[in-house]
Amino acid sequence: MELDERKKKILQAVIKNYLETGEPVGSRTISKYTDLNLSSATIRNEMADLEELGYIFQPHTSAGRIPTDMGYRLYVDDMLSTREKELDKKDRKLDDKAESLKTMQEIMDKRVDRIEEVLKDMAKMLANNTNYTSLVSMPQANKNKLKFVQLTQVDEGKLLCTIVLEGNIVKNEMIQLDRVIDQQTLLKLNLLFNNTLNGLTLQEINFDMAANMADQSGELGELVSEILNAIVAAIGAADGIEIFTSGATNIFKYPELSGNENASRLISTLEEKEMLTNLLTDSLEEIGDSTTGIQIYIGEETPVNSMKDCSVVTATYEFEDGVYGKIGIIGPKRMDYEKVLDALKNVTGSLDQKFGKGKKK
Amino acid sequence: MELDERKKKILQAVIKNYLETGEPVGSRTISKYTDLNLSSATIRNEMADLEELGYIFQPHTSAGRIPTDMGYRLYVDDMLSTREKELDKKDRKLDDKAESLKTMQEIMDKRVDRIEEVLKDMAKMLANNTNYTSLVSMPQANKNKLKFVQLTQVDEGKLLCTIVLEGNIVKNEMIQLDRVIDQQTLLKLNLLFNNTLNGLTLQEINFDMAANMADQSGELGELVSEILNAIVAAIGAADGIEIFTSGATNIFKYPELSGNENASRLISTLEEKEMLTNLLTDSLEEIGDSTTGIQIYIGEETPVNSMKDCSVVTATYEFEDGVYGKIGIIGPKRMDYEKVLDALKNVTGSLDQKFGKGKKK
DNA sequence: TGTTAGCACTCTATTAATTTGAGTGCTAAT
DNA sequence: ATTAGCACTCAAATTAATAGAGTGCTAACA
Repeated sequence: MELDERKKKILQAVIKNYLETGEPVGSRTISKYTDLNLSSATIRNEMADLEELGYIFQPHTSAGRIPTDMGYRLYVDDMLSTREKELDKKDRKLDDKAESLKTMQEIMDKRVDRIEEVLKDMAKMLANNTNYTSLVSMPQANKNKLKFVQLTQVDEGKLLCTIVLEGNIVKNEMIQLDRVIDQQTLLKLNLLFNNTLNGLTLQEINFDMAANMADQSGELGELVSEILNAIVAAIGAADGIEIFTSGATNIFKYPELSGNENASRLISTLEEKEMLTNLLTDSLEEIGDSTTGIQIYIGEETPVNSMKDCSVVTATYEFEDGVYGKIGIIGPKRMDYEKVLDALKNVTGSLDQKFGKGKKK
Repeated sequence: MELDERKKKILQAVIKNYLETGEPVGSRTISKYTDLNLSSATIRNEMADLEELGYIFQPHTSAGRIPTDMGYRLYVDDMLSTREKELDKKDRKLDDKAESLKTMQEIMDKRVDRIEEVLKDMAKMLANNTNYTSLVSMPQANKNKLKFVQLTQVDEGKLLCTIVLEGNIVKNEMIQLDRVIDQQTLLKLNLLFNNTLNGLTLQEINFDMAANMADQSGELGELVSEILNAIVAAIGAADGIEIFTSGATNIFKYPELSGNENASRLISTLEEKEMLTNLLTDSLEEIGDSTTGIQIYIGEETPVNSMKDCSVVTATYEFEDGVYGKIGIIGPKRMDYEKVLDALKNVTGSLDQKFGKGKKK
């Protein structure tokens, strides 16, 4: 704790330097690098203190110092708070963002309705701009209200069920029946489902409702519950795990990640998107920076094992009222946090503006 | 050419041994390994010949021999032809396949309608079973007949267009209009599109038709052509590039691939699925083993640059009459071709049986 | 004439020994 | 409290030494 101003400054200098070079930084470097005008010997003493306090460490005797997770944490928190101040003071100047914003806008305009495509492109762009790995989750649809259901018979005994959710997310599910439905019944079913389910979320379509509906529809009871199951499956099923990643191979650019066989484990994780769900849903619950929805995990803090050597920054975007998605960056612990934060704010900003809250302004 | 029996046997032995060990194989090894009862010295002479002929080479003087692409080619072709004979002689014994077939069947049964899921799981299973990288392409839908179109108004001015193709492939496209459509018109449009387009393939829905339809529908002309565009977009657009990969990180298991920075390039390629299209569509045209649709690319033979150090084996599966998809394996040149061929035949067999030609038997 | 034993030679891989240099910790002087 | 100075440490790079696998060639052999 009680870090005096000078120690803070030195720590800051060590970290900044390490972010840039990726090499352990020594006392002489700091002595020149800062405006403190202290000799390397003094810096050495201070660094010894900082090490004892747990903010930095040396990979081996007679090497420079490297920040610990704790050190990074201090640095990042500090950065976040000063950034906030700056933001209060004045709307951030847009000059430096202009270019990437433009690309983003283009991506958005090109294909308005295909959210999936937009998000994929988004991930790609993020990865390219930052040189880290990016990941984006589809907006969680299960908190989304059902807007419209349509049953159509496409083959004998094959029912196509098309579902539209608030936010115009479309789902399809094919239902195999053991009998043919006549037009009359189909019409009735369509009416029934639309009337009953309209405006409900997945959670609200629960077992009680299934029982209820089945009862009310007499002889069709069984059929109704079968279809209801299909609807629930379609909305819920694969949806939670829809995650796109991009730039996985960027990790090869950072020796501390690509060296050991962790690299392979990391990429495996990215392939097995299931693991990533933790990352993105867990953090939905946690508070983080509540105003921006930004979460930073440093090293051991991440819930995913194969990323213990990385830092992960996630942000929330609002797709439609109450429907959130997550977007994140994975990189080495010595990532350029400033840049990453900017990039993420940019993207979420644009997404919000295109789909979510921004529209209403 | 003119490889006498003995040379052939030696070459075979060299390759087999190399496939197993991954190490250059020397004359002494062969002398013991084979039943030729020749001294290492004799083998050496023969190997010198084989090297001159271009079938093997040594990475450096005083190392054993390694097969060249040409060597592999001979080996593989030979294998293919003898396999075929065996197959003619007797239906292959199923004992050794039993287990993997079961898993596959389970995958299939679990989710019959979600082709996408099935294929993804398939790719995953293939990668796990072989320890190589697998890739699967969605069946090409653009040769597929249109079965059913449905237009629905979900918001003011927002039209949801649901399309069902032969084989029950479902597509959705959202159309943004600058005016509201009344029920009457919608009904008319639905009728019109279904009547006109039913049974046509993407190719057949061409410009002429667009003009025709627009003309015939008078004041609705503009609207009709707009919708038609959406339909074409929905069927054609992203569809050609739908490719799933799995087990990308398996390449780290093979030093000859993971060593250099080619590994990273390879994984990049897998990420950028566009490149893969070449691999899978090109080979649709080529003949390959015409009976099984199996294609083997060895090293330099592959059309994808980042795979020049690999071998790629692709197979065709029939999804529905005339609708094909591709499935492939990427591994080191010294992959276990036997195993890979078996695995692929298994999978395509199952797919055919579930969806395609097998059903009719 | 084809095969083989034997030997000199080549080249990689491994291990050991040496050198270099960055950086520290500590002490004594300012 | 700060600093100059010096001895010490350790990783990384360089060089040297050694071992071993495998070849090519020659001369002998059946």
